[in-house]
Amino acid sequence: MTTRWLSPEEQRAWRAYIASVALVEDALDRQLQQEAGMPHLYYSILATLSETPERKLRMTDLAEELKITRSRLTYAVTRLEKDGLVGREDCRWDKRGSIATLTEDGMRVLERTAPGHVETVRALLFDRLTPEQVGQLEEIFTAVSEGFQGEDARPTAEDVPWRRRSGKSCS
Amino acid sequence: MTTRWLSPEEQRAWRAYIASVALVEDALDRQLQQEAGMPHLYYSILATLSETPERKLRMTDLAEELKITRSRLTYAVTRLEKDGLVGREDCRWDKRGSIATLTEDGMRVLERTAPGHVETVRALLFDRLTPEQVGQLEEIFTAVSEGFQGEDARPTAEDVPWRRRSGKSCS
DNA sequence: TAGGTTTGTTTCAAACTTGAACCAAGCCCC
DNA sequence: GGGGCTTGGTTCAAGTTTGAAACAAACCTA
Repeated sequence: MTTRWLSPEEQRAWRAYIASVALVEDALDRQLQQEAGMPHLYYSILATLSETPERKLRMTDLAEELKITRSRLTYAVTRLEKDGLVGREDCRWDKRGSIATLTEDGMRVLERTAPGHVETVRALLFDRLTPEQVGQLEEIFTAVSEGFQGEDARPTAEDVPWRRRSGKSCS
Repeated sequence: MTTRWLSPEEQRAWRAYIASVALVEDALDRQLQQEAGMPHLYYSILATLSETPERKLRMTDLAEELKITRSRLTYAVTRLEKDGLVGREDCRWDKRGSIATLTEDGMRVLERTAPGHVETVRALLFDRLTPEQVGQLEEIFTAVSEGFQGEDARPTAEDVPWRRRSGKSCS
């Protein structure tokens, strides 16, 4: 089939998107590196753990939630563990499993740096959009994310809150 | 001042955005790694050069266009040079300058892989959006990019097409 | 229940990115 | 016309990411 090139409008949208993503991620990384001594992804790991009832999540679930590879997560958690911000527990029910937990120190770092982070997100993104655009943003990227179902994501939510994927739980 | 936390809607938008960006970039990187043997950024370097009348651009301008650091670009161009896809020329007017040029081989790789790339971009993004949403996407990220003016971007377009920043040209 | 497959996680080497430092080369101005 | 500042680019070390391979435990199934 002959290529369906992007229309001029699509091209403009694509370019604006690509440029913005780069700029926003860089700004976010720099801000968090400054304030929290870690890049955005690492902060997100802490944040994700903190939102869980017990502040723990299995590696695979955490990786899936953050849309990153397990190997990338392993590396990141190892670093955060060295910094004392997260810990690892063995999963009692599935001896293969490893559970990342947010430590008290990790929680403190998060609480200390969250306001600055949110402020940055606002400055970079939300402050520049109208309320309608915020809604549009949500719809657009919800649609985009949904395009990936099956490759990842799976059903979700399970009996044990920090264990969201397959039917089994642990710890 | 007390932190302006994100509203539930803003949070949903932010999360959907973050997740989508990760998924889209990963998919794009994988696709291009497969078809072109290089990650998305490297492909973008070739693409950007190809859109220039003479298929050459000064390093700084290229970096600015792509919103990346000069050092990152230096590394990338060095790799692409090894692969024979881009070359470096000295700038005759400003002896400090270095000009990246797209080679014939580079152009061929681009032409061969562009259709697959565009198809992927469609599959990941545009095929999932309504025409109105494409327009919204453009407006949203144009607004976001504009938030960075002054930190980068500068005036643009100059007398010599592949030299877009300061008043001088070369080669 | 042994053997084979799948799943959860880590490991390893190679590739890439970051930021600070460095080296020229242009510029400015007294 | 010789400092001193700025700009264009590269280099270097440290940190991060990638993808494939390695392992181990769990899960079939004959």
